[in-house]
Amino acid sequence: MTTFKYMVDNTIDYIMYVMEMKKNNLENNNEDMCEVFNSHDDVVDRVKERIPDENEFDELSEFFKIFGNPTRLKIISLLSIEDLCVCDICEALDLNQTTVSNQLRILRANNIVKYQKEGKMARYSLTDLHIEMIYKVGLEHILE
Amino acid sequence: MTTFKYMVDNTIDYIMYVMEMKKNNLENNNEDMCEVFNSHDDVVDRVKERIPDENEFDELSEFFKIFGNPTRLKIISLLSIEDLCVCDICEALDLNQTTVSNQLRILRANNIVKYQKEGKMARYSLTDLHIEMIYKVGLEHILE
DNA sequence: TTGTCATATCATGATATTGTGATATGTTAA
DNA sequence: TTAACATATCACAATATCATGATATGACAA
Repeated sequence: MTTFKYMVDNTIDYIMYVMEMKKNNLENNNEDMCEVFNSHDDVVDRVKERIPDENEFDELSEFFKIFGNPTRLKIISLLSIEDLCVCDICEALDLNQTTVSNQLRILRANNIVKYQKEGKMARYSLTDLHIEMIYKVGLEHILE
Repeated sequence: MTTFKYMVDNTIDYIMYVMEMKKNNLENNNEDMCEVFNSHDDVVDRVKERIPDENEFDELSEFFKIFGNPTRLKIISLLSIEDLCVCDICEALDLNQTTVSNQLRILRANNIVKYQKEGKMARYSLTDLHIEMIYKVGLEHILE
C-alpha cells in the first residue's frame, strides 16, 4: 500500500502544481511574451537547465517502448482488471503461448509486471499503479 | 482550460476508484481467492468482457510508440517546460534540423504536439496535459 | 527578382522488433 | 520412472524504425 499512497500523493501534487503554473501563465502572458520570445539564447539556456540528462531519456524511452505494442497493451489491460496466469492470458486474448510468454518476459525485464509461482502456474500482476495510470491516461487521450 | 479541467477531474476520479477497488480487494481477499482462482473459464470470460476492442489497442500502441524514442522524449520534455520554435529545439538538444523536423512531424501526426506559424517560424507546444502526465508518471516510475 | 533563413519532405542503409516454430525446464500425478 | 501440463528460451525471417543527406517549400529583406 505504501507504493500506492506515494503514487497518489505525487500525482495529485503534480496536478496541483501544473494547475498553478498554467494559471500564472495565463495571468502575465502578455507582457512576458515579447521579451521571452525575442532572445532565443536565453530561452535555450533556461530550458536546457531543466531537462533530465541523456541516460534518463534512454531509460525512459526503453520503458515507454514496451507500451508501443498491441499484444503487450492487451496483457497490461487484462492485468489492470485482475491478476492472471499465463494460460488464462492466452485464452482471453486468443494468442499462442509462445507469444504471450515472450511478451511477458519483456514486460518482466522492464519492471512492468511481476509474477508469483504457484505450483506449475505463474500468476502475473502489474508492478505498480504507475503502469495502470499511464495505460489509462493514454486510453483517455486517444478516446478524446 | 476545459480540456485541462476535464483531465484533472477524470484522473482524480480514477485514482479514487482505484483506491476503492484496492481497499475492497484487501478486505475480502481470502474467501474470494479460491473460488475465483479455481474456475479459470469464469475468470477468462469475466475479464474478456472488460477489455477494449482490437482497434483501440492498435491505436493506443501507435500512440505510446511515440514515447519510445529518446529524441522525441527530449522534445516532449522541452515542450513541457515551454513552447519553442524548431531552431530552439535543435539548439537546446544539439540535434540537426532534419532530425528534429522529422520527429516533430511524427509527433504532430500522432496528436502529441501542435504548432502555430509565426512568420517563417513555427512555435510548437504539447497538445494537452495527457502528454505531460504520461511523460511525468513514466519518469516517476523509472526514478523509483 | 534574388538570396537567405526556418522548416518540411523524401529516400535510404543500418539497426531493432515482431510473432512463431522448435525445444527446454520444471512441477505434479500415476 | 514416465507422462502430461504450464511455462520459458532460442533462433530467425519478415517487418518497422532510426538518423541523416539531399532537396523542396515558403516567408521575408534587399
